[in-house]
Amino acid sequence: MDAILRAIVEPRRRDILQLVQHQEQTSGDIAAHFPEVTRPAISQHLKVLEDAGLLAMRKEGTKRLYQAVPERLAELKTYLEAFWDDRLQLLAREAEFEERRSSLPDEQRN
Amino acid sequence: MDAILRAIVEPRRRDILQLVQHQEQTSGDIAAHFPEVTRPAISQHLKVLEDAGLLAMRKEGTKRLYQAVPERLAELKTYLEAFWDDRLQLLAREAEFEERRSSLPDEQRN
DNA sequence: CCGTAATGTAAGTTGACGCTTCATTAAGCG
DNA sequence: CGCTTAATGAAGCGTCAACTTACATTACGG
Repeated sequence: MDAILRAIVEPRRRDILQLVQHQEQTSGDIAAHFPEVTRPAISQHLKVLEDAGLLAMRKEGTKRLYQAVPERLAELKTYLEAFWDDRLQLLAREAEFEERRSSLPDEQRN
Repeated sequence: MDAILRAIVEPRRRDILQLVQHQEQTSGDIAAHFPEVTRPAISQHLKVLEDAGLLAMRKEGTKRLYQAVPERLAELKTYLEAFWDDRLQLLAREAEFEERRSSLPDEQRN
């Protein structure tokens, strides 16, 4: 889980993930979208993403095609929701309380 | 947004966030939960979290009380959902593709 | 085979950051 | 005041990770 979080924190890697969301792309295609860094840099990012399970790779001749693995993102989503759920529920409940409080003739607490 | 992501990637800061989710706590109380590091270290984490808007602070005498700001987490949640939404939808669609693909007579390559 | 195209790996540099120790601010209290 | 308690600020250290350049690997095509 920590691997996923660390992977997506790097902005460049989020960009890469976006790129291969809808279609697989070769390493070179991906690198072409980032002229500000060299190809090895992209290669290293791809490795991090693949190790985190966020990217799947398949070879085709000398090319390597990458594509996102949505199941892994779903995992992250589940984790994060567990993380903030009770706090956000509290936020929603407070609004309710506020409402109920003003309409109730009596209020009980605890 | 980047500030939020960077803030929650550090495990210690996630722990701190959990601690002050349901009740505000003093800097000292928080630090007491992490005997493996010194108080200044916790202080620095608190600053990062506060700068990211994830923590609210109020002074009471010489004490400083921190508490989580759920609205900020909600923001992160929204961002991440936009990030993976279409990809997760694709996940559902892929099942369809898989089906259709296996019934295709041929595949073309280059 | 040999060359070339596509990509990954290795080694080294640099900047960011989490941590520590030491110093400083700020509030309460005798 | 001057002491104590609560906490941050500042300087310095070690490690990690993103990047670069240079080299290695792999597969195709004449």
